[in-house]
Amino acid sequence: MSPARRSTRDRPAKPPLSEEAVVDAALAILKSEGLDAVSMRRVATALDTGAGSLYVYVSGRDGLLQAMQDRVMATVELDQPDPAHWHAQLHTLLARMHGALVAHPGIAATTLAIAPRSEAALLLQENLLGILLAGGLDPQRAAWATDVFAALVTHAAVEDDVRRTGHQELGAELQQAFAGLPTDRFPLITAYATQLVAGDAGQRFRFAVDVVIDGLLAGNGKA
Amino acid sequence: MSPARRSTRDRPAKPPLSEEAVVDAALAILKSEGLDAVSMRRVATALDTGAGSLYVYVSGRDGLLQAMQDRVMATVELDQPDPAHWHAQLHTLLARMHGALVAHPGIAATTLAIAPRSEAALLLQENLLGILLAGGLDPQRAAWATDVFAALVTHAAVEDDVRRTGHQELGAELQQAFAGLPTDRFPLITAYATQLVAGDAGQRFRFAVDVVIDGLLAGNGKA
DNA sequence: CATTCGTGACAAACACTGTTCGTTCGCGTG
DNA sequence: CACGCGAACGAACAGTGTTTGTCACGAATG
Repeated sequence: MSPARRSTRDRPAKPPLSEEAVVDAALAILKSEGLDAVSMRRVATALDTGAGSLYVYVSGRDGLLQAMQDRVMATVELDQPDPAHWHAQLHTLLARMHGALVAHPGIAATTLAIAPRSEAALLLQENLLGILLAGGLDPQRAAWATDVFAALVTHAAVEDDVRRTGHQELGAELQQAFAGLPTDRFPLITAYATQLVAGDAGQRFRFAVDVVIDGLLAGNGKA
Repeated sequence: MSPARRSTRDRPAKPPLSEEAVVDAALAILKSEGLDAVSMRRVATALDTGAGSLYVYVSGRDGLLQAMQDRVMATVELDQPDPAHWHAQLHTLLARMHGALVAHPGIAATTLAIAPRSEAALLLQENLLGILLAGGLDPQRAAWATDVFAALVTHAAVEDDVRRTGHQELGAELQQAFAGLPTDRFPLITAYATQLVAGDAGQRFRFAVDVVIDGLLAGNGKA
């Protein structure tokens, strides 16, 4: 017997591996150490096992990331679409999606690289489509609009991540950078530096959503 | 003298390294082999040198990607904002940005991970802001709108990449996937599968841009 | 109770990755 | 002609994802 080998009988009854346990461990590492720290070996170490063992429950790193993304999406609560409150419901749903992504920094970045065709993502799209149709939108426009909203949510979440884990440029420094540019080549950016960095993430996200809603309503019935 | 060592005098007058040469080689590899193939060693091999030599001209892989992104952004032509044609100018500029990104598959994915604070990106934002202001938009709304448009362009380009390098699901297969879902849990997605996958990348992108423009105009003067 | 069996964990190995750094060598300068 | 400076090199380090042969354990069998 190898000296370092521990018999299973010696171990304190380690719970068996499972996809759920792997994803849980990966999400814990993601939250505490960031996306780059989520490596097969790192997750395996957290589970007190070897990297190779994970491949039984997860098809490689991409599969793990997709499973994590799926898990996060599944936490978003859904409401039955109601034509009387579709406007508020839309804002609520998008805010929940946005919140779920920023609650797990780093996941948003993977949402783009991997086409979200998971169960949970589809349920989200179903609900989103239902709310838009409840709002009286033309089906074709509603269908395309789901993609636009997905883009806004993802983009906002990624920007949030960058701004938090990045250089801690909490607006003030960024405004300095904008205002400090050469005035002759960047007259507008320097002039409107205040407006460019105005608002927190929530305000900017709500603005984007409102603009798209207004645009959908304004153009309804058009081409 | 080591047997494998070739004197510089023997070599066919290799042109000296430079940031431009490094970025050129990296872009060539990106176009022919994809983003994952753009590694320091791979780029160095293309330049017939060692990976370490690149660090004189580029600050690591992230710096290289940023330089590549900058180079691509710099290819976008800019027009002097004209209030009489701001609508067309906006479409043209965004289409050019979109085109530049899809012309270099993989670059779009990095645009999100790295905050585009490069010279070329700022000039683009300056021009975009100018066109929006020429359209008579409120400065605060115009400033925030630049971010929304950036999100749309990036998202559309990424989706383009995924759809091309992905599973070659050219709409028909994707529609099959949508329509084949359980009708009881996905009544809307199955019912509107046609609308969800309708249109090519260009049509969908133009729809998104039009919606945002309509929304900006509809809401101008509001909060 | 003894033995076999198969499942699933394990660790090592492979082929990579980004990055650092000591050494060396060619070329322009004095 | 000799020098030195800066750029290029290649080895080394610490990682990465993934595959695979081996082996110990628990349960089922005789």
